[in-house]
Amino acid sequence: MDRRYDPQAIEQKWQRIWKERDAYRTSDESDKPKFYCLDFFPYPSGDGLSVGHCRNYVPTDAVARLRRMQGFNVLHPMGWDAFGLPAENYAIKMGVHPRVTTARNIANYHRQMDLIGLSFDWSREITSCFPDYYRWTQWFFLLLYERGLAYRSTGQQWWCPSCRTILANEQVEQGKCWRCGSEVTKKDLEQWFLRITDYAQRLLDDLGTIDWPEQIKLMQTNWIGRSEGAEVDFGLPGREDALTVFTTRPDTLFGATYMVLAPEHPLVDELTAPEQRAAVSAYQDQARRQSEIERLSTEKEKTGVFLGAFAINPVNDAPVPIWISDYVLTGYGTGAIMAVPAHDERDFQFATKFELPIVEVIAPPSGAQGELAEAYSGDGFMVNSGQFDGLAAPGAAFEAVVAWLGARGVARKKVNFKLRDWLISRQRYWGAPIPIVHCDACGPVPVPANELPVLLPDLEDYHPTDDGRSPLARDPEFVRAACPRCGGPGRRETDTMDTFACSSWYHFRYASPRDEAAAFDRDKVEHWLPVDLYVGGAEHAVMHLLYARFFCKVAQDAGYVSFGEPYARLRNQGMIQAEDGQKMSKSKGNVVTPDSVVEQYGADALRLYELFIAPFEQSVAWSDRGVQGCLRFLSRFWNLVAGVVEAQGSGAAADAAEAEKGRRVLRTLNKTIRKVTHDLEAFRFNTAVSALMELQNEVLEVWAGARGALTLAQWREVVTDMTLLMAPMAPHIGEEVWELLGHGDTVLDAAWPAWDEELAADDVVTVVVQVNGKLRDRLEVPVDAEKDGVLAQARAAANTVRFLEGKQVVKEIYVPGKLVNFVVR
RNA sequence: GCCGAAGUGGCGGAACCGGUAGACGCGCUGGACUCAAAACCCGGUGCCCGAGAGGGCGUGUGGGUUCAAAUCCCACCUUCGGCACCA
Repeated sequence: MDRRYDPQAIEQKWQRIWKERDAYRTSDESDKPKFYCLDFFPYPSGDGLSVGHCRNYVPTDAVARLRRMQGFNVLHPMGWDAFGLPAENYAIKMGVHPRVTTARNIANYHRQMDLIGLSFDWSREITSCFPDYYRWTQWFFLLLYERGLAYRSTGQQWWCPSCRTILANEQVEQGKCWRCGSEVTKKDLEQWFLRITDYAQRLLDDLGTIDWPEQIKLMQTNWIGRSEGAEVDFGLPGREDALTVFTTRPDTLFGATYMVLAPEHPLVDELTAPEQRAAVSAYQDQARRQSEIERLSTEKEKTGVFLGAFAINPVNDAPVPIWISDYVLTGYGTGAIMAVPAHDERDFQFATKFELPIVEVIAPPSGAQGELAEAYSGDGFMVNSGQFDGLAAPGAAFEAVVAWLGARGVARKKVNFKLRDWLISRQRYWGAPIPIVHCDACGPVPVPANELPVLLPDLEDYHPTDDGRSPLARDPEFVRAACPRCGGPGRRETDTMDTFACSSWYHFRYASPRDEAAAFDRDKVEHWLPVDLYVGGAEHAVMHLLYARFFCKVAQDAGYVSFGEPYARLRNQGMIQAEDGQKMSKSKGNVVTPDSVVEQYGADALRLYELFIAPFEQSVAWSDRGVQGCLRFLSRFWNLVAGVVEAQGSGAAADAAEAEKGRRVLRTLNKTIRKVTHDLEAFRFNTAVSALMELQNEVLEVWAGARGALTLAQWREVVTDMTLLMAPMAPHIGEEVWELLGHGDTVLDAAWPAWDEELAADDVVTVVVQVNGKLRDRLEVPVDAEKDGVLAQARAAANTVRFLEGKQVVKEIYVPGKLVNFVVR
């Protein structure tokens, strides 16, 4: 065989063969247990894949291949999250229709994925911007609509002036658009929402049932933001209604010395006294104009205006002044708060600035403070609270106050969530049209399921506008539609759906990707789902990963699926930075592509390095040198195989020393099989690779220096097992070597090697000898050595003796197989 | 500000349950090969002292628990990620 390892030739050969044999086609009919291994639905960017993306795909591919060798029927599909702003923006920049650029980008992604040897079943490829896919995205919208989970609402919404569309809450990060980083503003528009808040509690509870990174679960928990408190009604003199507030600390009610409404609160106009009207209006205007960044800043000083009105504190009938301030948010709770400056930092700041009274009602365990220098929000007991004085707060005090007010009907326990409904309308062209017709007579009417898809028209001018109207509104052909209910004239909804709608159900579609009768085949979904392993970046923690869970629960409630969580096990890969430690980006010109790495080092070296570079979840800087090291490792493997394949005879008879070396090789081999198996299953790819390297180093040493240690047949077995261990990670060389060794036609379905615990067991172990915890000597002893013998040997060891001399041993620690520690005085 | 994760050689990292710190790889370095270079092969490589045997120090900082701490506890520093007036 060729002595020189030529990765490119081998890789092209096997990629061709795999394609010819359709080697990665997954059958739905199989007696084997199933394994569904899924990568995050990628958006096919015009820049193509970088080695950073490979950090996602290579490890999942290794697991998919491992599972296949372990006898699983593996579903490992790929498809494209092809709708959306980036695709559209890219198309606008290039001056080419997104339909065209998307197809081009997909072809490039597909080519690159093949180039690095990913084992996708391309017969199941799905593309979210194709009508045969978005037809079912629209179907899902109708399902939500029928179940009362999709509704229209008007109000101030996040608007990105650069992307020229409305955004959902999750898609605004620190007052900026998550896509483009522009500062967002607010716009008054009627928009479609999905009622994800109905599922807040279940989304929270079911986090306990899934194997996801704690980090992600915590982020979702915080995002959902459950908080337990009470609603309390403050009376309004001369009015029938009351001012209701939400508080988590009803035990501080006696310290509520004023109230604050959000500037947008509906009662502001009615309550404002004539002499304050001018000041209040001015403040409302200013709050509306203010940029979100300014308004959200926690550093800025508190502002506000007194309405000139009072409410009645239900615990003591005291009149409390009502203010408005932008530190109270309109969208949370009731949009109004009772302010307890003594025990809330924000209220304290506000009260200090406007010289409002600060009354201590919770004393710290050490006793009441009287004058407060800052708000006290810790535990304690009630003071200045009438009959409640002395009660432990918040615990008992919370319950007592709510029960007391509850009996009078002016308070009730209440749970609030920070989670808001999901705003899915987008005023952009490149998305799935929302399947609704607005009829003058009937109002919004869903398009019947059998009339789907509502096709996205092939517009020539798809530029967005900043008036908040979708480009689709400019196409009269599209807009004109008969009402599905009464047949009268209607207007088609012109907003498109947030692309996160497409990616909220795609994992179902892979089970029956060509189904023309339904979004998915129920039996096939029940067979394949939930996804056994789901891998992608952590940046989708509160977007995609929350939405997809929501869709799954809706499908469950509607009886379409039996399970409520789509992804049983989730892992997040770390990012790869450029060699200089900076983020890889086209503008910085530091992007490393798989194309260039494959050309220089080969796909298998790239794959191995992707696995070896660092712990899977950890971010790390790229290093071309590192790939070279992996190539070196593969070349040495190639040489070893060549040597073994070409060796003649049955192998020399071993002498005793050689025989021991042979036993050692077999022991390391079995240990390595065990370690690589466990490491791959536990996502410890880096140590799996290093274990293989260690094994190879030892095998090479013995092969070169003491070939007679094993018979030629045994050497072939060793190399065969090494090939099997390597195959999931470096499949091309795996196949080639498999063939060279004369095994069956493909390593893909070869059985993953088993280890022999007896062969893996050590017969001699190193026991270290310490004196007062300091290492002084090492002993080689049989694993089953008796304690007394080891201690005696330890005491007599040459270097130990020097440190024991003239000292009294007060204690002897013995850890079998590990260490001896003499404590001396 | 709040929540979370992490700090180990020149670099990426290993050490799974408190028991040999630095596996494996990169880099560096000495040698072999070569007319020479690259590649490949052999050796060395935490820091300090020592010819060596060996010794001292060493896992962000300071303390503590323990026969024994990278690992457990307390306080602090730094970096990264998330949230950000959610009452």
